[in-house]
Amino acid sequence: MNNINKKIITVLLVDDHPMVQGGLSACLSFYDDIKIVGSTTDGKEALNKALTLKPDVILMDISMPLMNGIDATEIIIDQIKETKILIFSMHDNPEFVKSAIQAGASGYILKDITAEEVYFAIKAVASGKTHFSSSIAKMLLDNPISRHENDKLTTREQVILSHIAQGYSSKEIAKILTISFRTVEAHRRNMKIKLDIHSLAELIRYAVNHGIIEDNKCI
Amino acid sequence: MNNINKKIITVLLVDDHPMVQGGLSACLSFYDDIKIVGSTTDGKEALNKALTLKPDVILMDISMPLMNGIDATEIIIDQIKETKILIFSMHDNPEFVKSAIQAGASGYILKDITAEEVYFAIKAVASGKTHFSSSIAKMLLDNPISRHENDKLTTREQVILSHIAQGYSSKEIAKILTISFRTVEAHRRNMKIKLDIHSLAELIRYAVNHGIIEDNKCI
DNA sequence: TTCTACCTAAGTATTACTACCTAGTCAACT
DNA sequence: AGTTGACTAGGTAGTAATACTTAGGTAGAA
Repeated sequence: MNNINKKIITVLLVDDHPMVQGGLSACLSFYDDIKIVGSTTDGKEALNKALTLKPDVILMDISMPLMNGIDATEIIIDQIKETKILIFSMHDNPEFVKSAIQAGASGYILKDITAEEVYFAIKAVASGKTHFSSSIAKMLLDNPISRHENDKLTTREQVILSHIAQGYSSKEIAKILTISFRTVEAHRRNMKIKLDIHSLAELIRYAVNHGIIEDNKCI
Repeated sequence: MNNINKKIITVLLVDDHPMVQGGLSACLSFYDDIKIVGSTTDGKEALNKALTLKPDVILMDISMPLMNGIDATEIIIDQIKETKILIFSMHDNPEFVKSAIQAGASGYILKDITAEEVYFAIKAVASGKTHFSSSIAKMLLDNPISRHENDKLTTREQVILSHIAQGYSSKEIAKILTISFRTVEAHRRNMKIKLDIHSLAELIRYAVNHGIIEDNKCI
């Protein structure tokens, strides 16, 4: 192969699973136009390393201990415009994908793909293009990012929702937060309207799926 | 090191993420008393491979496409008594851990550990001992497996619950299943009693956490 | 066969939630 | 200075859920 004219792409790995990092390093070592210049296991550290290393591409996991990949992406994109971020996640949850795109990621690939696909995805985003796993692309077609997608819940609403999801009634929440139960009900109503949700069940599931309450808390 | 007296432990990898498999293979290749005799990406295929390869240890993921690691563990343990199963998961959900133990797994380690820890865990379960990641062991202390843990929901109750979790009211469910809404309410009540749950919110979360409804369905 | 589990169903009363409505305060931004 | 968004709070009315109760039918196990 003719690699003489190829510019070497520098890559920073961000993944909290040592196994995944090991696998990626091993798989990408076969390509001589890609150089892994660093790796870290958390979004917070990723930001520091990104600032010093200025990699062409960051291969970023989403679920990480201190700072998640979405938040890290948002901050890094904001501070280093030359760096492209390729999300490397095992989750094909539409919410994650949309958040990643809104945070400024150039691509989103799933962890069940082959090394070749990772390679092509890195090449694509490094050259300024976007790249999504075929299943992700298909999913985005089925779940278009709506106009109100950004209307996330306010801090107060999240507090209310976390209490609701824990099983407290409006009255109990009112007592806990020392506000009127009318206010609690107003928040309930507003959340349902802005999320286009029409039942308590969907609201609870929203809370679980969006990390407003931990999956296995109390159950 | 003196490896002369060491019996070589045969290991079967079961994980639907090629990256994880690659990382494991790479990491475990440094230990000459462990030999990876095969790998597969699904529990169903794992059963077949286990029967032909009869490995000493199966390193098993939980979330897999066709058959999950818990079900696969139960079947394999039942058919091949010599094989020990070490669950290798990224989830520290108490429910998963308990299910794994009840299915007959000899250990449960998290994916965020180092190669050395994986090695020691494999050695431990191969010699007939159990091995759990420290955080898992601690979690088990906090969430003891209760006497009624096996009192799972009946098929009918799961059907009712899945409808509840989708946001249908008792009346709507009654119409869908062509039973009296009184019956639906009776099921609701029975489920809450047997699960020791005191709010609809907890019931929904139980449904989400136990796979009675898919995490991101409709939301 | 008695026992148990499961699915079915209903009465009654209370509490919780939901859908409409209006409206004040406060902080931030144009 | 005016607008907007967030948080607060209340009225009224209807619907849903819950907590107690009892109880019939059916299938499988001890």
